[in-house]
Amino acid sequence: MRDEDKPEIRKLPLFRDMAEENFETLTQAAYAQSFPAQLEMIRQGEPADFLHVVMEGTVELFSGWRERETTMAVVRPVSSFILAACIKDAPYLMSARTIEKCRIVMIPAKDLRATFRIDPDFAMSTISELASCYRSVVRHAKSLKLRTSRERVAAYICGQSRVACNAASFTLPIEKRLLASYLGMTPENFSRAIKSLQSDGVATDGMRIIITDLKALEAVAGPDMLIDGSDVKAALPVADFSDTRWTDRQVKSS
Amino acid sequence: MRDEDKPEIRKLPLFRDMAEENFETLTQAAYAQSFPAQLEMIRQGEPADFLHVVMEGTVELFSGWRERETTMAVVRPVSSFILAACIKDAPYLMSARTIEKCRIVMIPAKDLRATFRIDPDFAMSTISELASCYRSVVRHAKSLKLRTSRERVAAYICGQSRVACNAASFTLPIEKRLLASYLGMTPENFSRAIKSLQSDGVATDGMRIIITDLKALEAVAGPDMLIDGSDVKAALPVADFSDTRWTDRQVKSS
DNA sequence: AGCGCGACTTGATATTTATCAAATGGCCCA
DNA sequence: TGGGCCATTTGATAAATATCAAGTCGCGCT
Repeated sequence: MRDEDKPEIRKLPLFRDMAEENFETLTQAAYAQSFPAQLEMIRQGEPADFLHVVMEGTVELFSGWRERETTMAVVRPVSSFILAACIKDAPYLMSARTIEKCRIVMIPAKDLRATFRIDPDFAMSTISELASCYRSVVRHAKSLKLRTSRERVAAYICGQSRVACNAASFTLPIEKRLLASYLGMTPENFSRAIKSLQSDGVATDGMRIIITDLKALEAVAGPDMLIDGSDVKAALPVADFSDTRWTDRQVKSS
Repeated sequence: MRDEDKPEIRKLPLFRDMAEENFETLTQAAYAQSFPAQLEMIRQGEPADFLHVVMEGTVELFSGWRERETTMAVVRPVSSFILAACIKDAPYLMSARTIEKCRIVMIPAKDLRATFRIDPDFAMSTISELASCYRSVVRHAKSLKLRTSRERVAAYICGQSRVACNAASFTLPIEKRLLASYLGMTPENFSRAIKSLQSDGVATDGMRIIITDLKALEAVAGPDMLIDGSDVKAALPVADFSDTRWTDRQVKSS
């Protein structure tokens, strides 16, 4: 792996606090690899051999069953993925494919497991990371079970706006079909859902979303810290910072 | 807390490997409490002060949004719950209520966090536990997104049968309305789903489920280790062991 | 610049799921 | 033992969502 990768990885919450010596050992064992777009680099069911870290590009985590498929998360630099499978030394529950050309650093799961046995600070970081991941999936499940697809779309737009410093307008960070799949609906249904939100303060221009009436949108979305909040890191990439922003916006937790 | 509680808690994977001294300290700080049925003992959004351990009775973890509510898990003795919130020192994402009279041991989150800082073995157990919890929720989300409600019911029945040593018949461990909610559907829909499975090898008698044609049922359920499998512990209680069992049954992983 | 692919949209329809309303039935308790 | 409560079932209907089939649009590539 490149020398300039190390400090980037070191900045991740997962690796931030560990002893320099152990970090060195881990990265010695790791190596970087480049993948073209649309390449399935991890197949669900296979043994988890490596913790992956996206340095460049975008990765989709997805799962299939029978002939169906669904997007579980989209990972952007710099983040790690499939930590839990590595820890349990168990088969991947999700597949991974590149959405665009990617550079990935791969850290052997075996070394990972050895390291948090000897480095208490790394163990602590791992605990914190896993707890965040867990809570993130719980939020996702809550959203799926408690909201209709239209409400999920509205809540997603609210959330992206909030994350982009309450921007009134932002560009979707990923293709709509991926977003639809992540939100648990078909592309057609997603398209119609957004259109139906025109009457509730959402305008669109291609990949650009413009919030024309935040109060109306929030009345549909019912933003809730216990669903839309996050512990440190999100499962989906964040919209472009941009555009207008509200200064009087209140963070409501319901 | 009672003296006889300690060895029970000690047997849990989470507490099995820690130093005796630290276990003593933790349990010193803990106390047991009895709750009547139908009592909401944890409200989502409140700060996570205690790790809970069910010693007796049954607990429902659920979440609400607006006027809707959904069952996230059902916890039976002896298991802990809401570990992640305690670790992150963050608000509970789920509420908890007793389904029947319960005895719960409550371990202060503060002591918990202090303990895995000083006990590497406990830290390791925590990592393993969290990874399992994470994967469990991922499976749940996969099931919700990839399967229809009818398929989820079929898969649940397959799973319970497998867990009960491939019993051809078993008693549902919880009320149907809870199960329906856990599986992400209404009680009416659940009732109809089961009835429609009569033509696919499932008969019922009240709370008793009888699998009359496993192959037919599996053709509907499409059991899959990456959805229906488990890492150590399940989110839902297990059916009564019982009744007939197949000896020739093959574990298929798809 | 033109072509062609694939994403996105739109419309029509089918399927799935929820809702509302009304039985049915079991079970606890007075 | 009778009554009432509540879970469950059943039926009728409505709403949500998926599917199928065209079309439109943008964008990269030659």
